Amino acid sequence: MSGFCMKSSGSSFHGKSGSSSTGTKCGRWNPTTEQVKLLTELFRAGLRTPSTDQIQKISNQLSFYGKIESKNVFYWFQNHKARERQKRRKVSFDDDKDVIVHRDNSMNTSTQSKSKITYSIYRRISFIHLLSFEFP
Amino acid sequence: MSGFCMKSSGSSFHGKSGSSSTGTKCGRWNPTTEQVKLLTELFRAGLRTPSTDQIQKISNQLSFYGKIESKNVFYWFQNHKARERQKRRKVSFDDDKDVIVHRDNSMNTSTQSKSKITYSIYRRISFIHLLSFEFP
DNA sequence: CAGTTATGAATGAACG
DNA sequence: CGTTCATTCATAACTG
Repeated sequence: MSGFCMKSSGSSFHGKSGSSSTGTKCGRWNPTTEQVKLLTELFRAGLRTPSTDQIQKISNQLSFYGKIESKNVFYWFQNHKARERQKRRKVSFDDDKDVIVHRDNSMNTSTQSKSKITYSIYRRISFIHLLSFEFP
Repeated sequence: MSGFCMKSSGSSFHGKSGSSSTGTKCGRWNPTTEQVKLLTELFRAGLRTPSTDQIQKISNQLSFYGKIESKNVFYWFQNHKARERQKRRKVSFDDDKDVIVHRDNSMNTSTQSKSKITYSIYRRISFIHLLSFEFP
């Protein structure tokens, strides 16, 4: 179906810390330990959906440890957040009581007023626009 | 013969607990290769926001290859257009590449702007109809 | 090497 | 329409 650039031959094996010295562009991004560590820290710090600017910043920082693109950061946060939620969901799968799963909306420490901001300034600032794949 | 929920290719079928096949129970629409191909052709042919009539027509055509609903077609075009734009919007966002000033003037070339609001409402109503009057 | 797991990538569905 | 959420697909990495 999706015909990407298949990994034709055996590329660099578990080269964790090693940067992409070769021209191995195909295949998916494999974050290094330092990269994951930093990302996790940011996540634990409360960052869930980084803005475009933040993503670029992070990507730039992480590029020191190895090859990385902005979209990788974007996907990482997306997946991490989704996984966290998914696991939470699976936990409350045992109780057949009334599902009173109070959502843990620990998004930000700021007092994000969830009031009826009917026509406020939406956060419609373009958040993610950094997908750059190739398409058929 | 028809009415598969699985994708025609691959079918790795990961460790998905539960989700037994209850007849033709399918979580979300999974287009077949032929369906995607046809949709892509239509998109490349210039179709961007098909009308309700067109959507039903397309849906009917594609139902030959498998289970499909009108709303799927609607969503497909919405997503495809949005993601095409996402990719084009800020392509080449890598860190040390020179920042290309996005001169992607995505203004609409058509001067048919009779009333965008009215059109928007029309689209929404049409979509609701698609959800309501889905028939085999 | 084959089967399993972890996770990056993709996309259908829906929200605001 | 742009953005976000949920689910799925594909594959690197792990295990035996």
